[in-house]
Order: sequence, then C-alpha cells, then structure tokens
Amino acid sequence: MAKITKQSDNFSKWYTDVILDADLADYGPVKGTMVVKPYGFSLWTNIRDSLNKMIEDSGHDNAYFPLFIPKSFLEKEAKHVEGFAKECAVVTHSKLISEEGSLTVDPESKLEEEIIVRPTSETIIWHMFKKWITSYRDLPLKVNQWANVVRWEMRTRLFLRTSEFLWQEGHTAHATKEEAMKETLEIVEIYRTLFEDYLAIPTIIGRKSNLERFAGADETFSIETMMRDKKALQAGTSHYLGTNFGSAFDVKFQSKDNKEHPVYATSWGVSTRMVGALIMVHGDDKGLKIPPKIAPTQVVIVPINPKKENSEEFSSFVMKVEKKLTHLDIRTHIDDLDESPGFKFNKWELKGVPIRIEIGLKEFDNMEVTVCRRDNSEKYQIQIDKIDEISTILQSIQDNLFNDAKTFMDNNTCTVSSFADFTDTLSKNNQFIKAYWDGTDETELKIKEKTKATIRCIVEDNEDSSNKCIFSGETAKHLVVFAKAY
RNA sequence: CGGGGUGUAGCGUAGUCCGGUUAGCGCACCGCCUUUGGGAGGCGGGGGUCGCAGGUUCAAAUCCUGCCACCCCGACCA
Repeated sequence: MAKITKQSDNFSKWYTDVILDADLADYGPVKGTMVVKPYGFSLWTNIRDSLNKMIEDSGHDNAYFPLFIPKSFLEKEAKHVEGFAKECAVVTHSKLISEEGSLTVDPESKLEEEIIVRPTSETIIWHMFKKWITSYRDLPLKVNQWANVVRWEMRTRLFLRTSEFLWQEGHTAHATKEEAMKETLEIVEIYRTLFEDYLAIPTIIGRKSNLERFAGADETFSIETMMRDKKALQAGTSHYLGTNFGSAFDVKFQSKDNKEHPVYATSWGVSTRMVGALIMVHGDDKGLKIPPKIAPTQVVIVPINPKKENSEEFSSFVMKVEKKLTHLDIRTHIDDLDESPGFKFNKWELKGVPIRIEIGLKEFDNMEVTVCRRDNSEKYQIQIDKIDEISTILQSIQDNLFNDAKTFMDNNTCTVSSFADFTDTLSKNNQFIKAYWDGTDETELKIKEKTKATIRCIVEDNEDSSNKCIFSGETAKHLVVFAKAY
C-alpha cells in the first residue's frame, strides 16, 4: 500500500488511488468494466438495503426483468432511441466455433432479431405492463428492480461511469397525470433522505432543462451533489414519463364507467455512482470517510501487545470490548494481523472506518479504551463501563460529515446577475452558480460552449419580469444552478 | 474516428539512440531472526516467451516490416 496522491496535486488520481488502495474495486479485463471487491460491495450492500427498505415501505414491489431486450423494443419510443442508440451492446450471434484452441463467431448462428443488452428497462417493462394492465383495478402498478445495466461509454471511470453498473430502477404506472407526478416527487424525497440521512451528502434538487432531460421523459428531477473539487455529480434521477411509454407500447386501461384511458408513467434510479459521490464528498488526503450508517465496519479494534504480556487476560479484554460493541449493534472488527500499529492506523483511515479503538497494556490496566475519530482525528479514552457512548459518537460522526459537506457546498455556491461575474467566478473558484436563465436551448448551449458549465437543474420558476437572463438579457423563465459536471 | 504517446516480473521502472556477460533496480511476495502506541529493520529467496508475428545478423529487449493492445487530448456521453 503506497501513499495516495494528494487531492490538491491531482484530484482524479487521488480518487483512483483511494478506490484501488482501499480495496473498494479493481479494473476488469474488458475496457470500462469494474470488479467490485468485497469491501466495496459490502458498502454498496448497506446502501442498497437502506434504500430498498424505503422503496418497499412506500408500496413498491421488487421484481426482475430480463437483461436481453429485442432491438425493436428500443425503436418504439422516438426520443428514447435517440438517447441510447449510440451506447448499446448488441448480441448478434449465439455460437462460437472452436478451431485449434481459438474461437471464431459462427456465421450460421446469426440471430433473426438482434438483442440489446439493457441500457435501462423502460421498454421491456412497458412491454410487460401491456399484458398486466387492462383495468383501473390494475393501477397503480409500482415495481422496482435491482439489476445491472450496460452503457457502452467511450470514457469510463471507476464507479462514476463504467460500461456495466449496478443500480435500482423503479417503474410505475398510474391512472392520472397527478398521481404519476406525485409518485415522481415522492421518490425524489426518498432519494433526498437516502443521500442526506444515510450517505451524509447534501443535495440540490430540481428539474432538468430540455437538453439534460432523460430520453423519453416529460420531466426529469435530479439530485445534484458537489464533490470536493467543486464539480457537480448527478447522483440520482426521477422521471415523469407522461404517456410516452404507455402509448408507445399501447397500454390502456378501462375505468369504472367503461371508458378507455391512457396510462401515465414514472421511472427513477440510483446507481453504484453513489459510491463515487460518497468518496468525493467526504474523502481527504488520508483516504475515505464512510458515514457510520452505511460503513461496512463501524469500529475497528487495534490490539497492541507486542511482547504478548498477560496474553490470555489481554485478549479476553479485547474480546470483551468487541462483544459489548456487538451487543450495541455496532459492526466491529478486530485487526489482529501481524502488522505494525502504525501500518494498521493508516490502513483503516484509508478505508474510512469511522472509529478506531486502540487497546494496549495501558488501556488494559486502566480498564479503558482509546478512541480515535476518523472525521476530526480527535483521540481520547473511554472507560470500559461507559463503552455505550460509542453509539453516540457514531451518530455525532454521521452528523458531522453531513454538516461539513453542507458547509462546503454552501460556501462554494453563489448567485450572480451578470455573465461577466459568471465567467469570472467560474475561472477563479469553479463554484456552483445560481443565476437566471431565459429557458432557451440556445442560451444553454452557448453558455456550455463558452464556459463548459451546464445547467444542473432548475430550482425555481421566475414570476418577476424584472429578473433577466444573465446571458441573453431577456426576461428570465427560471432560476437555475450552473456548474461544471462529471 | 483525428492528434500524440506507451508496451520489459503483480505494480513502477533502467537498459533501446550506438546489437555483444546470466536483462538490473524499487515496491509487493516467500522464509528466518530482531521489532511493534503513526506506514519497522537485517539476512536469505522465488518470480521474465522483454506486447505478438516475421525479417536482418555469428548474435536482437535493442535494427527493419507488419499486426495487436492500452493510455492521454479531442469528438461522443452521465
């Protein structure tokens, strides 16, 4: 384990170093693929379980739809095609021929209809919804799936954009527009809770502009987050799909009065990209800082007894501490490997474990433990009979991580009223910028071209005609957040 | 697909220009001993079709030809 690059030297390199050295993930053999290693997967599992509970508690059922989608499905919704056509993995054959140890594709096995590996599942889900929805009694239909999807990206980065990634995608069908919109917004609130209360990541939430909207959606709400390099990361989206997929797949229902009606849809998802956000929001030059609620290990115990004095009594003391913590439902790990204490301290800081407990002969004699916090490096002793204070400390770390990140985002978000101030702020500070916008694609594109900043989301609609677009000077339609984004 | 670059042990590299000992070094790995409260040290050891194929030569990591892979910048994309 070598020293990781400093954030200030090269933020990208720091990011990659942390992931590889903390054992979260490794590169797969096919370009753009990632192996999620046990430590990283355990982190993902904790996030997944927290979110899954909220999804189920709000009336959604989990299901699983196939990885393979007939190519023709993708053609049915015009905008959806455009959005995903250029990044699809396509299955064209079903056989290989083995000749002297080398394999070639058997041209005889060419498929009648080519198969797409799902980049997202709206099409196959709405194909099935057509079979399942005929009556008002079938609505609302609310399903979710945990799955892998494939998007053949040209530039990839661990967790942030990999060719294949894990996510959750929810798909719902509703009788009315109002109900579907309500669902879309309910999900946004679930995501907000996940990000703020579990991942300790502050959010900016709003609608996407026309240009940034999901392919096939009437309205996209996004969860935007600020990384430590002040770039924005879209960390989750919830789409109101209107009747686009319902009509593309010819789904209708009959109401009580025997009339035919269109079906309204939503879809929403968050992915392993969240892990990338977590790393870049909380991490520092020592490595990760994982919020206690989702940390694979919440407390690591490092026993220090080189000369093995009172070996039996000492190790039973260590075990006793572990047992007490486990009883408090704290995920605890004893690091008894044959490495030096200093090495272990650095290793667990790199891995972002919220609390380290050091137990040496001093602590053993005094019936206490030394506690060291990852978030602020505070170090102090706690008597063994007051060990349940650890729970309080974990909560305090959770809060502290959120507050730190919130302060950072607030301190790096500003409001400007002229384009000169806009470019100036970007070049000097690269902040999130709130500004008025006239609502046109043209303005958005020109600003992107000139500054590389994009509209992350619309935070407010503007009613006041004295507010002007910072670029065109026309009456503003919306107050939006601009930023350079991942 | 344009422009640039790189392929030598698990990782990072020296050697390539100017062909010539057994391809060297650091990290990691294995063994023994000493160590252990902020990334321990000593000694010993294992591991290489020098990206692939062909050619030139008494002799190729090194020169020539072809191919392949990967990286960076752009384009594309979240």
